[in-house]
Amino acid sequence: MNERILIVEDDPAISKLIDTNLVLSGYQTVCAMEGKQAVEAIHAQRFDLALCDIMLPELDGFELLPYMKEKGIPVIYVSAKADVQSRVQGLRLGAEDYLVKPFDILELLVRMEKVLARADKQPKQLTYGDIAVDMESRSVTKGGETISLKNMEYELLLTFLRHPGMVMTREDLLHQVWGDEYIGETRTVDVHVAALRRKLDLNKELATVYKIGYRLEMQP
Amino acid sequence: MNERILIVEDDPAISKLIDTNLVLSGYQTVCAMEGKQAVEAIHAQRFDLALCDIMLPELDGFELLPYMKEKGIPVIYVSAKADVQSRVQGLRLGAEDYLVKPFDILELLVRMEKVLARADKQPKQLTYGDIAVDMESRSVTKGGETISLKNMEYELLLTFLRHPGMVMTREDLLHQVWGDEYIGETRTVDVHVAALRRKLDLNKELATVYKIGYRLEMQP
DNA sequence: AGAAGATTTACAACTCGTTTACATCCAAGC
DNA sequence: GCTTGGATGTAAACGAGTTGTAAATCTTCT
Repeated sequence: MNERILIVEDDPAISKLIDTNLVLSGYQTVCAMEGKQAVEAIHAQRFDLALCDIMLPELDGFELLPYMKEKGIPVIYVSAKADVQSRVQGLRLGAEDYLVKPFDILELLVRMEKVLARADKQPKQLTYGDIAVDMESRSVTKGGETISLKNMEYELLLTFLRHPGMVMTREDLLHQVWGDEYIGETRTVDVHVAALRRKLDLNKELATVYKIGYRLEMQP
Repeated sequence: MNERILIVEDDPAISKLIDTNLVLSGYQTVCAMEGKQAVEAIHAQRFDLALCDIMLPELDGFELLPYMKEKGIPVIYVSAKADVQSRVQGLRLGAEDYLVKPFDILELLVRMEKVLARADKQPKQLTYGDIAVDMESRSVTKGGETISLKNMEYELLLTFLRHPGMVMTREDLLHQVWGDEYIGETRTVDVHVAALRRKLDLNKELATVYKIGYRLEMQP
């Protein structure tokens, strides 16, 4: 939901036009005026799709494609270059689609939807240092190694990961992980925290807050 | 791989033009002059891709799409209807691409290549270790030996194979294999899982996820 | 009706969350 | 600094609930 789109376009009028329409359609957008700026942007932030003009100052649209591929960002070219050669070249290089200006904004939106739907197979992941949690496969890895977590341990880890740097009381954790109506010893939490520390080597990061509860430190 | 292309086009001149060029490019082609003929063709033979005109006598191009979907054949529309509404409708309905006549044959070929490359990622031959499932013949082999699976076992295996590494709850499996409206014991799943493990020797790979369901481990 | 397949049942075997018990640690007061 | 009482760490036991599996029962097809 709320996909992030990078718009690479040197004509301010067109850039603005696309930007406005995408924002209206519920996308998050970032605009780059030229190639170098686009490369910086994709290194700083995550994007789900890039709309690229071909003719840009400095780095042109075709030269930009390898950077996008490296980051796994699908590209749709939006260009005034209507000649077949450019279109064929763009698609051959690995662009997902190629629209010719002037294009209709509705068609752009539909083609974007299709590309995003295809790319959407990427799994939802949470990470903390060298620990990665894949919520689809419900698996946890540390430094590449799969770590087998029991149900409660997994849920507890997820809760900490969702609130890094925040102190969680035992009651907080019981409510979040076990459900609001759970009645039982708060010491149960301790046992599972211990298991997480042991299995994921989080003795420092998963800190005890004396008399209060636990906190997963913000990663450095 | 000599892909089979269905050309649905009522103008003989255009049909011939596309046909000639595709044959020159090494594709196998079949031409249909109108919708009904196309439906007959896809029931009689396998196709990897269909190129469809929109305006056809009797069954039009849009009406044709559901039949194609049923058979899993990707569609590229090739039409004189240049209006945005048609293009958006075609893509929304599920066409893979939409080209406007007059189009360049080279661009058509490139866009076909891309669609075929994408379609090729969902192969009709699934494998897992030394287990191979041929979906055409509905047969399963392990280390070359044919294994006889009952219907439910086969469907269940397919579901696991399509989502390797992902935890499938009993409810997920019931919905995917038995259909959304099925009502019955979730323990039924267990029995069929047991059969798969026994017949295909998947005791380790087809893992129980306690309290959740089952997961076919990613192969290393 | 018979056969094959699918589902349910029944119970044994097992798993994992909780509790317990005790060791260790911490912070405040002397 | 030392003491002390409560807080936390952790291994082990327990048992409710989950899963494996064979056998019984129900369905479907011929």
